[in-house]
Amino acid sequence: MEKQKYYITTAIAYTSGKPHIGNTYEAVLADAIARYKRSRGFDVFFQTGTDEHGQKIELKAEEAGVTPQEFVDGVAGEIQNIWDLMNTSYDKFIRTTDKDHEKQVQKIFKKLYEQGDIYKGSYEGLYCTPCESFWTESQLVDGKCPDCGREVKPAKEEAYFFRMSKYADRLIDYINEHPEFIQPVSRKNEMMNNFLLPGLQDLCVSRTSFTWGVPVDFDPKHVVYVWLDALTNYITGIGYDCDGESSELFKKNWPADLHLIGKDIIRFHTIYWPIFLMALDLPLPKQVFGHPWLLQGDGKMSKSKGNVLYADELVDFFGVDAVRYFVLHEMPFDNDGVITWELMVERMNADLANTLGNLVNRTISMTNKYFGGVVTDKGAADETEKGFDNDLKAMTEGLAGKVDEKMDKLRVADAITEIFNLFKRCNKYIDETTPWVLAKDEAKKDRLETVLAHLIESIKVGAKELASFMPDTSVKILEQLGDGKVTEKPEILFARLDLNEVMKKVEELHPAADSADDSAADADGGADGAAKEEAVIDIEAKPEITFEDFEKMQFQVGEIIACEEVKKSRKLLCSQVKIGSQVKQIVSGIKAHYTPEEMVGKKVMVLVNLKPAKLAGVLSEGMLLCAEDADGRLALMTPEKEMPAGAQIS
RNA sequence: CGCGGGGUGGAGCAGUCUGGAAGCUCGUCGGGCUCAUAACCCGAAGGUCGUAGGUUCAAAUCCUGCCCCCGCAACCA
Repeated sequence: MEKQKYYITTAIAYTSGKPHIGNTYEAVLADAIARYKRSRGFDVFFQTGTDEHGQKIELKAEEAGVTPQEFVDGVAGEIQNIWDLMNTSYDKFIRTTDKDHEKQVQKIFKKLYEQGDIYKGSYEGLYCTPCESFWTESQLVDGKCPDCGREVKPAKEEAYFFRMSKYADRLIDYINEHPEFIQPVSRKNEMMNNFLLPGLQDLCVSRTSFTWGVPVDFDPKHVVYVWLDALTNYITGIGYDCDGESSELFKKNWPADLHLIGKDIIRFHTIYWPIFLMALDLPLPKQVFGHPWLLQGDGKMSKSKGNVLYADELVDFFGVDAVRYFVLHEMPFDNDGVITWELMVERMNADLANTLGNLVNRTISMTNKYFGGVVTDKGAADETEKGFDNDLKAMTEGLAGKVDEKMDKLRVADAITEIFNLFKRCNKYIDETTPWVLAKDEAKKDRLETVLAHLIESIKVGAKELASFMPDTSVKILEQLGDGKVTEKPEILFARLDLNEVMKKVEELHPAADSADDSAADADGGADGAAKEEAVIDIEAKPEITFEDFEKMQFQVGEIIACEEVKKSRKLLCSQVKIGSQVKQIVSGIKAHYTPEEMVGKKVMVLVNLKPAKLAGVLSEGMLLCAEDADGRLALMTPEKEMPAGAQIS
């Protein structure tokens, strides 16, 4: 019988920068599912890749002083390296800058245009010129721009749109008839109630405001806007051709069995993508799973705090399989998971070193010690012992079924737990059967051999199931246990780690990383008034500037004569600052650090010739200068001696 | 009233959809064992399930109000 096919994809990663551990999680998760399906006899095709177009990349490339293509080549390579490092077994790595993809996107766009699903229209709305934004009537505040409060005027911008509404009813029916389509199910109602039932807006599918994208070939000032370009990777990557010349690979694999994506883009995958497919007269994917996010532990991740976690860095510390284990096992099914160095070390020690590594090690060690590395099942057991044996046997034989049960529901973490439950049972079995006691009694030799044979057998079964999740470890264990004879000198699979040592090294790597921990530790210490050691702060160096550059900036002393909170804003205070004879309005993100009352009367350092901008709809005509420490605490810069408002600073 | 997630023993989480004796991992304490990576096995302590009401024979679970945290978004100039 021919193997059943299974086509699985991840979302394609956006090439705006190096992917952190959260992005990497998705690739590893998909890989675990792909490997599992292969182990169960499926003919799997696993596709992942990169999304490389868009304005943001255009800008990033400009900042970096390279062409967009050079920029994405670099990042895409970096992403692929990390996927490879994590041992993901993808069959295809697609890039949206691949020529065949781009060509196909153009053809699809044209086809949809010709059949009337895409039409040329325009953003018609009320335009606020300074904000460069369109608003609808209902968004306006008192008939004015909700952002800056200024006048808006009717305006138009040319764009292509996709007629979503045309297919909405068909999609609603499809979702209702296929309850398994959107996973987890809690997301289904969200999509229905928020987007489908109220009525779909037509989707803008082209842009004229930037050029780094797939040009619309019959109207080249437009480029195809993100979703029609990005989502179609799932079909172009396996050889779809909308002129009917699709590849065998496509014919075999489409529709996809599973699109694995982050929960933030469920909407695009369960509404727009199915509708695009309907328009192309293609069947819909069988399932879309919006997985939760993997979050960094202590608060917001930010580069300045140095707490952004990257896969390659984690691998340096823990090894590939430990990182795979962590992200796969620690991720709840429909809640966000957390990753920190501390948690990594804990899991590593408790599960990998203690439960698994030590089990393999002690088993091999005893087999060598008592039998020179070779044991066979002698079937020796008295009544009590049979109880232990049968218990272990039942669990061993039931493992594959249990894993199936969990994996069918995409409960990857639970599947891994099942495997480790067997390993724990093995440890218990050793205590029940006390091989070291048996070894002292020559008459119990057969029993001892039987016990070890059972152990080895059970560990092998567990190791085989582990192959989908920790492929290298699985192989290592099976090699060590050998085929008939265990290895003489077992290599330690996972060494225990000392948390303090790890944190020390992390600190060396990221000098600012631990400020939060330090303050927590200090609070413990109690001595309130004691002078704390100042944390060393190094910030990224900027390029050297000339004196002329410096002279462009005008700094003056300003006196805050009035200050109030910016309502509808969480961070902003709006101050009236007297500078010489004039008064400027300046908005600053310091609400968390100063009250409006505290602000009034302060003499502060002001950058006065900064181009005015609106923040939270309020005009700001300069910038109050602040110092910031590693914890993000702010302090206003004030003159060290009394100075009049307006005094020049140079 | 921007969108969303969350508040369950010291820590991290499951359980909430489909009410019916509060569970897992780590930590702590006590015990066992010594084959092994100070590991393994057993037991114990520790929770008004954020808060105030409501529905019910029965609420962590359903309903309502409130408090607090956290992402994202927008506005950290």
